Amino acid sequence: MHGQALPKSDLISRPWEYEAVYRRGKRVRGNNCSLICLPTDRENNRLGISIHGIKKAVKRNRIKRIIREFYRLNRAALPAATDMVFTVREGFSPNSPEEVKQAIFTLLKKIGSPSPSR
RNA sequence: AGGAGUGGGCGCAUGGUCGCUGUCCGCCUUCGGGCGGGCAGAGGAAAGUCCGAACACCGCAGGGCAAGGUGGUUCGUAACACGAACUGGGGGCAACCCUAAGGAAAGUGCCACAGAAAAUAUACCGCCGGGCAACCGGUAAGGGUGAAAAGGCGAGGUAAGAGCUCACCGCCUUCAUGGUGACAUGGAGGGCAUGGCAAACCCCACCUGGUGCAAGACCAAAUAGGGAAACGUUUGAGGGCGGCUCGUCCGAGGUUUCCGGGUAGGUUGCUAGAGGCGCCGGGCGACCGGCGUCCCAGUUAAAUGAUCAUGGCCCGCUUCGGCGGGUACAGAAUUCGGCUUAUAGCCCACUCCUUUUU
RNA sequence: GGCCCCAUCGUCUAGUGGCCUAGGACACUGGCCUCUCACGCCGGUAACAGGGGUUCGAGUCCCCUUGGGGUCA
Repeated sequence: MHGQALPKSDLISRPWEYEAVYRRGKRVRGNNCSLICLPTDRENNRLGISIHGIKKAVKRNRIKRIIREFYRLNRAALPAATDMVFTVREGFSPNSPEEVKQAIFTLLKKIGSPSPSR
């Protein structure tokens, strides 16, 4: 264990789980992307990615992989015990995990202190 | 040297660190899985879904109709709308390229405007003959219209003209030869009859049952409902008619157990195949046969990634030490055979044209 | 992933291969009317998704591409 592994069980993969996050989560909007967080009972945090409006499969997969890579490297810095869904719209095209890191950290500043308000 | 044509091929490489998916081996296990190691992990188009098949389920005695598709010939192929070779037509100086290319004397329909007339024919300006003229007769050479005008061109002929006659070309009929065939070549005859459009209806020949891996098969929560049995119930729960009592009709809820269908979810179908590579043989070729050898993704809110270094290739700057930038199109989803479309930068082979030199 | 459908002015739509230089309504805009606005009247701008082919001639027929939309759990 190196603390940087990302197995598939830590990804949100069921439609109703996405529905729950969309319905009851807290949403922060950014430039062509937004972050929705929902506190849960489990110990670690989980990630979901939703991409809309990007038609070429190569670009879509690349955005997904870069976001996942960012999440793998910076997981400890993110609030624990939450399901977070990263939503991407047309026009958002990062080239490296650093850009995603900046974008997400500005969103987290918008949320404020990672308050575990239930 | 420059320009052009055809066919084929490549489409970044290597290593370190951190990750993802599958599989094999070993160990641990609370039997859910976890850890360590080995191996494998996007394409020439994976794309568009335009055709053809395999496979699966449903339907089906046989035949016909309808609907749709294909359309030179002969081969190739599991099959095709694909490919090869050849034929006809068109384009190009040429290499070579393009070609839905059967039938218009089976029928129906359309051919705007213009024009006399758009297909049974007919005669506007004309030409010629007759006639004082009105007009009558003969013509279709010429003009004009149009995308297209009833063979073309030349000569003879004539009142003027006309396949009326003749030569050449085209067309039709027929014969011979060559070819598996499309067709080609040649001879004889006819004397012009047969305008175009079938990616208009149609006729002819051939082909096609429908749905598609979200096909189909198996396991199977929760909730609702179905069936069966037992207990319970005729001392009648509940409901309908009726304003209500009475009445009358329908009638077994309820509890327990079992069964079958089946949703979420899971497993399977799921990758060894009309397979790749090499050699030999057959064929002009597409392709086929034989032998040897190899195992080469299998995901499911979607794995194949991030970063660092070194080196290729291209472009720009250069103080010739280097520096900076770029490295296309694009991501498997049941599997194959084609077609079409996108594609930076290259490589190889053959061929043609122009110019120069020998 | 499979299977289908559609595309005409800014918007909603007509349009038997030739009367199409593509019609109508709303919108926009110029003028008239009015003290001004509205209404009304007279005009104007503005479109066949792109590329090939068939045809004398294509918005219409055929093929390819592009962009939308539907459906199957």
